[in-house]
Parts: sequence; C-alpha cells; structure tokens
Amino acid sequence: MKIIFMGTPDFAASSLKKLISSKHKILGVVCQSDKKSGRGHRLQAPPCKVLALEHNIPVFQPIKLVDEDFISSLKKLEPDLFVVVAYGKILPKEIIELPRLGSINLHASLLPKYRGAAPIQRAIYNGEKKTGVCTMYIAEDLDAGDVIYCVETDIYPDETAGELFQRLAEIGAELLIKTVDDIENGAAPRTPQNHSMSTYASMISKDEAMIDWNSSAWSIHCKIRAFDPWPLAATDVSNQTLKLYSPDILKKTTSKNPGEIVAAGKQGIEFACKDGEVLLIKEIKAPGKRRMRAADWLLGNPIKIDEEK
RNA sequence: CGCGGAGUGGAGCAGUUCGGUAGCUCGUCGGGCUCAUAACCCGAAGGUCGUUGGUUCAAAUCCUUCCUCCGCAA
Repeated sequence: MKIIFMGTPDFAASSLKKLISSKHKILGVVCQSDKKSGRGHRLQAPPCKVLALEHNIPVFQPIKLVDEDFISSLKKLEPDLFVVVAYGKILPKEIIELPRLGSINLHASLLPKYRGAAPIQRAIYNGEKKTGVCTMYIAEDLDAGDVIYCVETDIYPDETAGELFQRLAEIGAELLIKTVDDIENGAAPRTPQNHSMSTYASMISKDEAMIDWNSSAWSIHCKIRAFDPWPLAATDVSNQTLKLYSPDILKKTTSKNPGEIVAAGKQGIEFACKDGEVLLIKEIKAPGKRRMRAADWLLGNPIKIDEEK
C-alpha cells in the first residue's frame, strides 16, 4: 500500500521505522517543523524527519495543515492511507478523508480511556495495572474514532513512563503493521468506541512535579514513575530541590508527619507519607548534578534526622 | 551568539570571596576487636584540582581558550 506517514517524536519513529521495512511504500513523511530546543537553542529536526531523510523519503513540515499547496502536493502522491502517530496536530476533515482508504492512528492507551496527550504517563500516574495500544480510524474529535485493534499489556510495578514508552512504541509499531496489512486485505474490523466511558489524559506539566507527601505511598510511587524521565517528581530537602527516582514502599510505619525524613543511609532517603507509610527513595538528582544514588548524595550533604516521637 | 549551575583521589562534597603544606564523609586494601556483623578501633594506598595559555616568587583559588555534564527554555 502507498502510505503517507504523519508523526513527530521518538514514539512515532518506532512505527515509521517498522513501516519503512515492511512491504508497504512510504510516499512521504509529515512532521512538525524543526524547533529550537536543547541547550544553546539550536534548531533540531524531529526524529521522524531524521529517519525519513535517511531513507530518502520526502518530508513535509507545514505550519498550517489547511494549505492549498500542501494539500495538493499530498494529493499528487496518490496515497492509499494516512498513518498518524503522535503527530501533534489535529487533522482537519479535509485531510482525514483525502486518501482512498482514509486515515488511521495509533494511540497508546486502551480506548476509550486516556484519550489525549499523555496517555502513558497518566495511566501510570493513576496506578493502572494494565494499559495498551489501539489503532483506530481517525475521526474529527480527538482520539474518538472507531477502533480497529487493541493490544493489552501489564504495567510493571516498578516501570517508569520512559520504559513503558519504549515498550508501547514497539508493541504499537507491530500492531500498526498488522492493521495496515488487514486494511489492505479488507479484513480490518471497525468497532465504535463507547464514548460514555471515555477519559482524557491531559498533558503532564512541570507545575505538578512537587510531591504532596500527604498522599498514600503508592500514589507517590506512581507519580515518581509517571514523571520519569520528564519532568521528574521533586521535593525539597536541605534547601535543595531534589528530583526523585527509584521509589520503594517499605513494610514499616512511622509516627512522623508526612514529608518528614524517617531515615537517610546506605539504602537511600526514607520519607514519611500519609498514615505513617514510608517511601524509600534510592536515586536522586540534585540541582546542577547528574542522577546519583541517594546514598552518595548524602555523603556530601548529610541530613540530621529528628528522633522519632 | 537565549539564560543559569557544575567539573577537586574510586563515590559524594568542602576549600576559590581575600593566591601560600590537598581537607571531610564514604569506599578500597591491610591489621585488630567480636560468637558474629553492613557495627567499632588502628593503619595504608590513592589526586597532572576538566583542558589551553597567561599573571605571579608562588595558582584548586585571579585572567584567558576549549571540552564535558546538569537545569531553565522548547
């Protein structure tokens, strides 16, 4: 099949890579324009663009999708299908319906739950035991189209968003190939979503990064993993804001107030949570420093522990 | 030229303001104590102070070149 791929970040690049090496023909790749980013604000090409250029696939980076030149150049390629993965813009109806077989999308949640921008992080954040990926036909409303296939997977108890991202990118890429194959064969199912069950996964923001220790140890555990690798959950210790990694819920209780430090030693730093639960933090990142074991940080930044009441 | 922080034995830090003997907490190695130990005691090894050039009698410290890492921003 002749496909035009629309996607921007790493998550999409996994799918694009698999499509390129499949029997299908990628006519072109549409992605967001290069952004100034990183230290020094240098202009950086998105991963999908880089991958496309490596394979000599034409790249389109329209500022606006509703643009006659852009649309006519898409038409000229005579695509059978648009495949959209984490492109970052909402497609107008005119574009959705442009290819002969329409447009499909890969989304990293079990629809109709977690529609929107941050399905992977929000699933972890909310302590879900499982999540997955779905392919769907694109509708005008965000992530509301008829579902084609879904694959479910467990969220491991210690899994971070970054790790789950990678896993779902792989699972998703495979599901996408199967979906495209079956569409070509006319064998793809089409199941409308139960819209009354839908939930929305809003974008993760830095403003949410500070930890509220007056929560259950498990919900804090989830938050730390959901915010890893970005923006990283944080808390203030010794007048420094530490970013936290590698949480562990301890089988012990404390009489200390939430947020107080119960112990600090070779294992890491133990914080009191709600109801006397104790959460151990094994790795941290201090301002200006790289990620390190909490025990190492303590060597140069000793903490006085108040006696247990 | 976007803004800011950091680089000191293997790890994490202090020392830089105001130039003058390389320091702390750990780790490692050896020995001791102990029924025993991740505990305690004694001892030892280990550092061109990121790099280049300069100022100086003397530079981790002041000026300069470059490199690397981190945060903001996206």
